[in-house]
Amino acid sequence: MEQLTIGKLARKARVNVETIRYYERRGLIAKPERPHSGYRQYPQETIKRIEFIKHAKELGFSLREISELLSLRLDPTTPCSEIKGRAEAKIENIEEKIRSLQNMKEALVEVTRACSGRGLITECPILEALDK
Amino acid sequence: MEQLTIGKLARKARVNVETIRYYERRGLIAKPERPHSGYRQYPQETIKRIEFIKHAKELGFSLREISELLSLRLDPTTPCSEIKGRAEAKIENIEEKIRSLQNMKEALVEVTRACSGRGLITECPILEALDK
DNA sequence: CTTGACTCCGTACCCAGGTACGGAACTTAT
DNA sequence: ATAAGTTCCGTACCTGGGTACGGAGTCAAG
Repeated sequence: MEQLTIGKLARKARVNVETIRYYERRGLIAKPERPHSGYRQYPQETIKRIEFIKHAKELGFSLREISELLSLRLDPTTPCSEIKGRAEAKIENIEEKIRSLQNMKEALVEVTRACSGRGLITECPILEALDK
Repeated sequence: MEQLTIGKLARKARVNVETIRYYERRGLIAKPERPHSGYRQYPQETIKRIEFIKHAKELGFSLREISELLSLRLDPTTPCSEIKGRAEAKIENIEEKIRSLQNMKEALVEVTRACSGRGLITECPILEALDK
């Protein structure tokens, strides 16, 4: 049980087979060996690679950013600060999104507070707020 | 200056001409009159309609949801509580997104704190965290 | 040795919310 | 009257992250 076919890899890494092929096209996963049959043969490490990608996605990195992280990791002269910088930029980025959502929420709360929930829409303060 | 061509409407409402045609296809804007030439002739109110859509978008409503709001507004028997419910559901929805982003951020902060920023990537704690 | 499961590939499709193209018809200004 | 500017329409394209399809080849079990 040294090498994995794409289906086994997919089950072990809990992703779709098509997703693996997609990641290969995007350059996130190295092209594996293909003996006689043409079937992809993956080493066990590929499971880790896919998990790396999944973890990074959970932290908010896009596939483009993840492939950059992977390239940086490949280059032994990359200083650790480079990675740290990316992570910090992503934190800023997430904070910005949070602020934006909080503004949305504030505005919605504001507008909702004005509405008793009784009465007809002809004088609904929410719709009126959207109109002006 | 009673009626507006699509271009004038676009300038007044600060959207793209194509966007207006798109909104018409999506049913967000009524199909306007088209005298002889076939050119769309919009009443002034359409500016307000587009602004309604823009405001609702700013509050996080999707175009689908906005068209629902517009339909509800059209029906005089719609109780105001229906609109209020939508707004409250959207607030919940936004709160959920915020929580998810906050979790991401926490995890990133955690992982970043472990990294001094000095040293080479071969032992970068951030990359190691993504690996495990 | 046959049957079923797996894999191959390219391409198309999905979501949202638009944007762009291109040739023809029309309007407006000079 | 002619040039420049608008508008028409259908369709294709874009971003991001995949998912689905379908016919053909391959592999494993009984």
